[in-house]
Amino acid sequence: MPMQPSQSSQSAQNQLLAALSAVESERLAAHLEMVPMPLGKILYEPGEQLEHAYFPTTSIVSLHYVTESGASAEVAGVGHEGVVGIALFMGGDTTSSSAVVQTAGHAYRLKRHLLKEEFERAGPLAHRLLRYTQALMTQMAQTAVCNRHHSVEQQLCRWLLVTLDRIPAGELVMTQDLIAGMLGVRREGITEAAGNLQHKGIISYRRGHISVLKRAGLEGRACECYGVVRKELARLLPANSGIAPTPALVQVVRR
Amino acid sequence: MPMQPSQSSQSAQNQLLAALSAVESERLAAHLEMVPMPLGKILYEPGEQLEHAYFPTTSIVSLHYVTESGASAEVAGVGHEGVVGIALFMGGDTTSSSAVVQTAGHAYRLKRHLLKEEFERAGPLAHRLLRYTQALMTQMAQTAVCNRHHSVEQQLCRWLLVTLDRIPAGELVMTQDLIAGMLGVRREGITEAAGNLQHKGIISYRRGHISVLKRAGLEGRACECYGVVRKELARLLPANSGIAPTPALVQVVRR
DNA sequence: CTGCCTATGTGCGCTATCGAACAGACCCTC
DNA sequence: GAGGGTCTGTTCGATAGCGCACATAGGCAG
Repeated sequence: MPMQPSQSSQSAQNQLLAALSAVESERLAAHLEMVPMPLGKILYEPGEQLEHAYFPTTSIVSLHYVTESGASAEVAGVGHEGVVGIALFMGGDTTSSSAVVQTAGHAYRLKRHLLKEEFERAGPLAHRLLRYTQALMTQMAQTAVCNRHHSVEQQLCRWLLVTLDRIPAGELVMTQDLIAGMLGVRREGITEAAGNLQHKGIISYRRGHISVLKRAGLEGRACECYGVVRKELARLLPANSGIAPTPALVQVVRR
Repeated sequence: MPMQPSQSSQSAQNQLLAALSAVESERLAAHLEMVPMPLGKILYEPGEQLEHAYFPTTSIVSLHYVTESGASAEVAGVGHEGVVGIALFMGGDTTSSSAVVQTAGHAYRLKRHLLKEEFERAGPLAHRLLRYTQALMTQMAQTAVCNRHHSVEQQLCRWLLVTLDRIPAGELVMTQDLIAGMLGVRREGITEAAGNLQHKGIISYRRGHISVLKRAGLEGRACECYGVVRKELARLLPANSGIAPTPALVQVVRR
């Protein structure tokens, strides 16, 4: 199913694709296939050859690593601002982490050799891909710092904020257990922190559905890592290079 | 002081530069300047425009982040296997972390526009730079996981091993306080862990000098992160693509 | 040789997080 | 509308690491 750039709603767009030049769009549009991304779907596992790159629109993908002892931790997340499958153009073809759908939705996917070919043309998309990769590195670096120094509550707030930035709706479909898995902490830790936030009227939830009531409350409790990553992404990939940004995004950037 | 490729000793070489093709070497050699890298020298701070890329030979550079509250954590390290200044060719020109010399030594440095130009040629060096960048991402990802799940002792062992891999000598010039700063833990934590290792005859030290007596002992106590990062580097940048690897390196890779 | 600065060793109490176990509550399915 | 699986809330002791304070000792400068 080819992409139809002009008719897709803003919120269903991927920002890297939305900024394609006319000539790139012409080359790629017919090869971009919109696919559903069901919760929990594994896009690739460590060492496995990637067959496609995925450009999420309404879905969120978690890049994470599972230790020998079974513990896991997210090292970065990818939403409509980016792409899953950087290793394809970086030259490694695979990574030591895995990629799992964290929030169900859709994504455009592109066969690996087509992404490689496009990258080798060294056009505007290639440059955006590199800048995005740098933003992803910032995310990883900040995750490392956050894991070292910040409390579970701070990390939860940060995680909710980045997820909100990637989801149009104000409600997340997400169990505490899954969040705990992402952050690499105990489920009870999330229960406690989330209970706290709910008590203060910042969020509310029912079984697997979290609603953010006061975004500012989260921002006040999150660690600096959230802002660092967000600003770096805005600097590296200004939302206005290609299409008008979504209202939600403008709000995020200006805050 | 231009580089003199044929006369530099193997151990003083940077592996990215050592693999230059004849034509690349001809273009760059005259512009590669060997500079001393004194302990503690700051190569750049967050947001600061990088003026040079640094290719360490005998020095080690730590990429780290300092939080608002003053806590710090290393997100990755760079030795003779890599280059400091990735942001120059990724397109961001700067990063939110800083770079500090962790082990004194030397490095080749290259003006920023020369690195950019070379990268845009999309030759063999550009491809190696991208593959190295992916290895660096693996390092960051693994640091994030390590910070979340592994003990101070495991991290210390890992840190000693990666440092050894970058230093020809078996002795490190390094205080416990500095190590603590890198790992983002208390100095006392390092004192205790190091005391333990010394007690078991694995390392020994005197005021600022650490000698590794039994490398295998460290390997047994380090977490899996060490091996993951080392293997990924070996996969992405095989030591033999360009020149014969240094004897020390072969040993490291084969272990 | 002497003195001082800095690196290392050690001992607290404190807190966040872990690990395990279990009780209650939601909600989907039949 | 009843049942059962899953999600959430709560407790408990155990522990790793923190923050602070201070003692000791190595080694360089004078």
